[in-house]
Amino acid sequence: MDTVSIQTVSRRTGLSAHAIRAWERRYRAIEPARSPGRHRMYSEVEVERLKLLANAVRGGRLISRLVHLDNAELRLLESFNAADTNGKGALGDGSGAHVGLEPLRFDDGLAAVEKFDTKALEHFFQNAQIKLGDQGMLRNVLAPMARKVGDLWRSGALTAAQEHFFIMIAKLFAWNLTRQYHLDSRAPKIVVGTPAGQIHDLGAVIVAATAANAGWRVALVGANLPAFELAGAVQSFGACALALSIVYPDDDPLLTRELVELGRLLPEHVRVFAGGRAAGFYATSLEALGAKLLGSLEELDLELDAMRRRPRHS
Amino acid sequence: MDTVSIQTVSRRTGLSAHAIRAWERRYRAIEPARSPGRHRMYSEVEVERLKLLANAVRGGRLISRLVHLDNAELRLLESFNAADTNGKGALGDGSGAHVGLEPLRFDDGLAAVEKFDTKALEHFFQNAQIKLGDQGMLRNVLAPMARKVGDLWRSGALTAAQEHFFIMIAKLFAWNLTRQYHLDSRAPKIVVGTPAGQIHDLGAVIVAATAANAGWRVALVGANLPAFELAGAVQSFGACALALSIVYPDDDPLLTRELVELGRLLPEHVRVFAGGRAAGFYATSLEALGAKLLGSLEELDLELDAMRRRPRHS
DNA sequence: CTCTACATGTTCAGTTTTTGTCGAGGATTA
DNA sequence: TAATCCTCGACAAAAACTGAACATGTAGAG
Repeated sequence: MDTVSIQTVSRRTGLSAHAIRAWERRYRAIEPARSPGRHRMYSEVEVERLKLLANAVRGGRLISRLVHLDNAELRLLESFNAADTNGKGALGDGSGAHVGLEPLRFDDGLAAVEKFDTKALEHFFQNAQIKLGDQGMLRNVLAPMARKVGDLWRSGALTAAQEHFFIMIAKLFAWNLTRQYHLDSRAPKIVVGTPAGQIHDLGAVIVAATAANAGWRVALVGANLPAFELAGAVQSFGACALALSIVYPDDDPLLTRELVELGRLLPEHVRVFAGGRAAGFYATSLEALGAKLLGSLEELDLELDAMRRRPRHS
Repeated sequence: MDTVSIQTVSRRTGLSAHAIRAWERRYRAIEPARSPGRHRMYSEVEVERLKLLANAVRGGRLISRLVHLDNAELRLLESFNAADTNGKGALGDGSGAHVGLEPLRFDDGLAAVEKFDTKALEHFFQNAQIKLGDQGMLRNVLAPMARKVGDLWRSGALTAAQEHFFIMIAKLFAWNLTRQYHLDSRAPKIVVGTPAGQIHDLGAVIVAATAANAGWRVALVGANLPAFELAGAVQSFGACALALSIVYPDDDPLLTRELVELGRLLPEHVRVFAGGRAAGFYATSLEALGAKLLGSLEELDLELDAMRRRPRHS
C-alpha cells in the first residue's frame, strides 16, 4: 500500500526529500506511485529499500553503483560498514557531513529525560539510529547514556522516577531493534538474562538486541533468575550459549555462589558470556565456570560471530 | 448501540470536528448515521476507525490514500510506524493477504511461552491486536494471559524463567502500543507507576497503553517508587492525574504509609486512580487520599474520557 | 600540480496539490 | 435559550512538483 509521503520517507531514511527526488530522476533508484496530483507516494517496501541505499551511501559507496543491487546485497554491505565505521567519532562532532541531519547531542536526550518527554527521547534515539546504525546506536548512544543516567541518579541530579522513565523507553527502543532481524530457523540460540540478585535488565535487553543483530535467536528471560532457572531455560530453549548481564552490586556473595551453581548445572558444551559494569568483580568465579568475560558489545559481537562460523565443537 | 456526538469523537481522536467533516465530505472516510435532524451520530466502530485513520496520518501518511484501506490494513500500517524499520519479509507482497485468518487460540500463546519462542509469542499478540484492536487486545488477551501465566508459575507448571520471558515480551509489546499515539501538546497528562514495595510493572505498562489510547500524554515512571518520587514526577511532568498499579502484597503496612504520604504531597487538583489485583485491599487508605479505585480497564477508560471533557482548569 | 570531467547533494523559483480551518446563516438539541 | 451542529464556499499554510543552476568533492589526464 503506497501511503507514505516523501517528507516522512525523508525523516525515516535521513535523506533529504530533494536527494530522494534526485536519485529517482537520475538513477531511477525508486519510482514510487503517484497520487492523482502527481505527489509521490511510497510503500513500506520502497521505504525499506531507500533506507538500505541510504545506509550504503553513508558507508562511503556511490549511489550510482548501488542502484543495481538488490536488497539482499545491500544488507550484506550494511554489515561491512558497521564493522569499520563504529569506532570513529561520528558522535560528538556531527561531521557526518553529507546527509543533512541534526547533530546528535547527548544533552538533548538528557533534557528529554528530565522533562519526561517521551516523544523527544524517542526522537533522540531515532536520530541516533539513523546516524549511527543499529549497532552504533546501541554501543555509542544507548549504553553509555544508560551509564550516564545511572550516575546522574546516584549523584542526585536525576530522580529515580526520571531514571526509571529513561530505562523504560531505552528498553523498548533496544528491543524494537531485535524485531527487524529475520533469522532463519537454523540460527544458533542464546539465552540472555541476569542472575539472581541482579534486578536491572536494561543491559540484558541491549545484549539481546546485539545478539539478534548478529543473527542469533534470542530468548530474553529477564532479570533476577537463580542458577537452576537459567540452566533450565538454556536446556529447554536448546540454546548453545548463555549471556549474563551483571551490573550493580560489586561484591555479592550470593552471586558468587550462584555462579558456582551455574557451572555445576550447565551442560559442558554451553558457552557462557558475562558482561556489564560489575562483571569484572566476579572474574574468578566466572572463570571457574568457563565463562568468557566481555568488556564491550563489540567483543560480544565478535565472539558470537566466531561461534556462528564454527558451529558446535562438541 | 450507543452513539456519540461529533465533539466527543473529536476529543477521543484528537481531530478537529471540522477535519472530521472534511474527511467525510472529501473522501467519504466515515459516513455516520444521522439523527432525525441530520446531526452525525457515531458508533463505537466508527470512532475506532477514525482513531486508526488519525494515527496513520500522524504517522506520516496521506489521508487521501488511507481511506481505501480496511481496518486490518490500517492496524498493520501502525506496526510499521512503531517498529519503524521492518518490511523484511514483506518483500513485494505488502498487501494484507494473510492478515487475520488464524483463530485466536490462547494455548498458542502459552505454547510459545513454554518454548521461549519470541517470534511466535509476538505473532500471537499481533494477531490478537489486529483482531480485537488495541484496547480489546489489552483487556481480553494480554491482561488475562498475564494472570494465567502468574497462576501457572505459582502452580509450578511454568518456570520463573518462562514467566519472566512472558512478562518481558508482554511489557514491550504493550508499551509499544503507546508509541503510536503522538498527540498534540494540548492533551492532558498522566503519570503512571507503582508505589514503593510494588515491583511488578506490567500492570503499569498496560495502564499506560490504555491511557495513551484514550488520548493522554503518558509518563510511565516504572515500579517501586516512593511517594515523594511519584509526587515529584507528577509535578515536573505537569500531570493532572496519577495512576497507580497495585498488584501483589495484599497487606503491606509500608504501602499504607506511602499512600498517606502521597496524599500529603500531591496537589489538590491531581486526580489519582488505583487499580490492579491487590488494590482493593488498600481501599481505605486510597479513599483517604481521594483516589478512585478502579476494577477494570474499561472503568479507567471511562474515567479518563470523562476527565478529558471537563473544562480544563488552568 | 593543475585542469577537466563527472558524480552528487543542495538551492532557487514559480506552480500546484493537499488538507486543515473559518465563517455565515440557519436548524437542532437539551 | 444557549450550546451544538449542519452545509457550503472560501481561504491559507504546508508540502510537493519541475527543471535548471550551483557547489563541492573525487579521479584521471596532461
